[in-house]
Amino acid sequence: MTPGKVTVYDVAGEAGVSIATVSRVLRDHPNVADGTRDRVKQAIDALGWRPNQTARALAGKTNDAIGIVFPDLSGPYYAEVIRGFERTSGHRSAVHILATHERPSAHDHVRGLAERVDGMVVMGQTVDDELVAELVADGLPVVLLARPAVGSTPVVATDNAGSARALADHLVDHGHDTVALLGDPDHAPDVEERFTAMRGALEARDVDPGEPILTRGFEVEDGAIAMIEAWEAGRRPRAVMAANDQLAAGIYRAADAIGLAIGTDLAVTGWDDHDLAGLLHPGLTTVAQPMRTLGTRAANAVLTLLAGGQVDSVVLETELVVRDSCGPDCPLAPPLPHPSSRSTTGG
Amino acid sequence: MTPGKVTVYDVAGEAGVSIATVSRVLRDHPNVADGTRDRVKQAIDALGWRPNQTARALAGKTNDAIGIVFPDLSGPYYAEVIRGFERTSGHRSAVHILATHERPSAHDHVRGLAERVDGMVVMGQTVDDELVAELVADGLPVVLLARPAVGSTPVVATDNAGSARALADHLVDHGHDTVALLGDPDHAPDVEERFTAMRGALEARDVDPGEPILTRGFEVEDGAIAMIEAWEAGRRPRAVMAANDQLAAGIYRAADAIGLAIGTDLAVTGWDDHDLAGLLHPGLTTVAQPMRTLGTRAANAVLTLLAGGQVDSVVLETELVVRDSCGPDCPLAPPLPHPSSRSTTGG
DNA sequence: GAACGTGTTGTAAGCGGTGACAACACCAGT
DNA sequence: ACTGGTGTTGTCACCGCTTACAACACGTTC
Repeated sequence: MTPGKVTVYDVAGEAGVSIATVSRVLRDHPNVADGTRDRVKQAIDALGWRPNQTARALAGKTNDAIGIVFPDLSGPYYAEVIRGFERTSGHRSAVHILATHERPSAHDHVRGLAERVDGMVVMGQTVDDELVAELVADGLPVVLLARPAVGSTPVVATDNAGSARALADHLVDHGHDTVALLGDPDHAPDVEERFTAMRGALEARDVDPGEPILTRGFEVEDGAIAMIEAWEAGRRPRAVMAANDQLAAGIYRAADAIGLAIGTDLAVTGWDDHDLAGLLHPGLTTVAQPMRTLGTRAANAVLTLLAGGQVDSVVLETELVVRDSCGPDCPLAPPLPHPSSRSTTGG
Repeated sequence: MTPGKVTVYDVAGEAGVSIATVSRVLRDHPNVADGTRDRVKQAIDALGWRPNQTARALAGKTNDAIGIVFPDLSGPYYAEVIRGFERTSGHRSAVHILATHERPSAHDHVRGLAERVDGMVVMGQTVDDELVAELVADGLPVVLLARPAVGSTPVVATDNAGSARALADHLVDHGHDTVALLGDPDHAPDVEERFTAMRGALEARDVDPGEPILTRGFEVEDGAIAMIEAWEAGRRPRAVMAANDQLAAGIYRAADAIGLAIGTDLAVTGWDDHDLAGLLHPGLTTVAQPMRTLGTRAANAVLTLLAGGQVDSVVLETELVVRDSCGPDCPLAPPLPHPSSRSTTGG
């Protein structure tokens, strides 16, 4: 009745064979007589035996598990990635999710995780390059997600630069010439990439974004606070490019507090196409990333690596989603292939 | 250099002691001479040894890890719970997060997880009572989160009924007499609880909510689709109580498509106080749950259980957050003699 | 000086599996 | 009858650590 206590020995005894044979049946080894196989299977069922994963991991070399390390789990981003990931890998192995939350102990937690999995996906700014390199050196298959390459470790990422430029152009096309960036590029490599591209595109159009308005995190609150503080400190951009939709939503909140109208007094852009982004008022112009695909690709990459295959890095396309937060008159909205309004039934 | 290959034997050799002594030093066993302890510690550092978790788990009985099982990870809910959970437990053990996503293999995944952890938190509709009972019978410390009790397993939950009633009363106080519930009570026990309480409160005020409008999930899209289909099928409530904020946002979308104005033509309530709920137009009246505390409590409960202690179930208070989605004129918003209406705008 | 704690350390038996290797039965070829 | 595969099964040495238990070196005590 207590499955936790049954061992190979019990099963072997029940079936009248040796433990090696039980192990063979378990692992579908070919050289087992049909009759024996049946008897063993019957014994397994009768006793309700499930092999102890820990013992298997110690003896063999497989944990039957894959790890995935995120900086955080909030926002619309991660859940979708995980979904894609699990859909692909979940049937073959367990998936261990770890969120580092910038804890100082992150390093240890990741190392600990590394011991319990056969392969690992490391996303964004979770651990330093050194640790990644160490894990790879130890022979662990590692795939990087939305993070700059480390050595020859494969990377699955989305195109930040392209859409960042498109977003910046969109803003300039609307006539904006005082633009600021809002976010914390130092704690998210993809945000850094976006900011760099935005700055480049803006400067190419003779707009100087100046120093980014720094936030303490990537939540709505963080955006609101940073925005209000900047405003009170005399920083008065007419357009703000936020690092993600939540920060952008924070700007909405700040605008409300300050007494500005989004879309007319203040243009705002986000990033992620949060599920409520289209329901803000006015709708938030942002960039949609194929998050589930990101997860799927990452999972496939690890599985391939596990199977001994070679994996190339990929950059997935992102898509500009134009709504009304940069002004309702959107003169040149369609410079790019995009569905300009996702605000109805979608699809 | 490759830390993965160093074992107790290496350390023992380096320090000139036996592996037992190394193990003793590692586990802070008292009976080790100071000099020996120092030498061993030095050897550990020199070799960069980190004990193999798998071997420890197999030999001893501890995995140094706690598991937490969620139905899903999307929405504002789970990330916060995890944050609270990790803040409390994270320093002592690793945390393995598992999302079941209603996969048929969920059962196996949870069993698998159970083998790799010392204790487990099971949230909502992830696995059936039978499995929970089995795990408990196997001696695994289990804490239930936002889920009905199973045997004497401790439960950490939030008050669904109280705020559900307050929400229903709020709606009736606004003069609404055709109210519908939107969601899928069959796949989330807390939603079922809310719906039951809402129905009770509505009927007590002579309002019949009828059958809930069923959704396929709890995302924005699911709410929009279900709402539009219901409307087209002739179901025309003037007020809808959604199971969570995302479904409520879906109603906003549906209203937009149908041509209804939220707050005047159609009243809407949500649940969760999603971070963007206040930025919808009009602001969404909803219920805030202390999600991080939920995680903290759950973690404390497991840790107590692990330490051999006794844990009582708790029900945390929730808070009505009144905004404008039930009508801007909100006649009796905060001041109402009803039990749970310690309501304000976002606490 | 023999007997006895006390503190410190080593030996070795597991934990529950895996897998190399040996052993064995059985049948074909010679 | 003898040799040589082929297929099937058992034996046993690990995997890296924990933890009785035994062993030993010391003062103490009588």
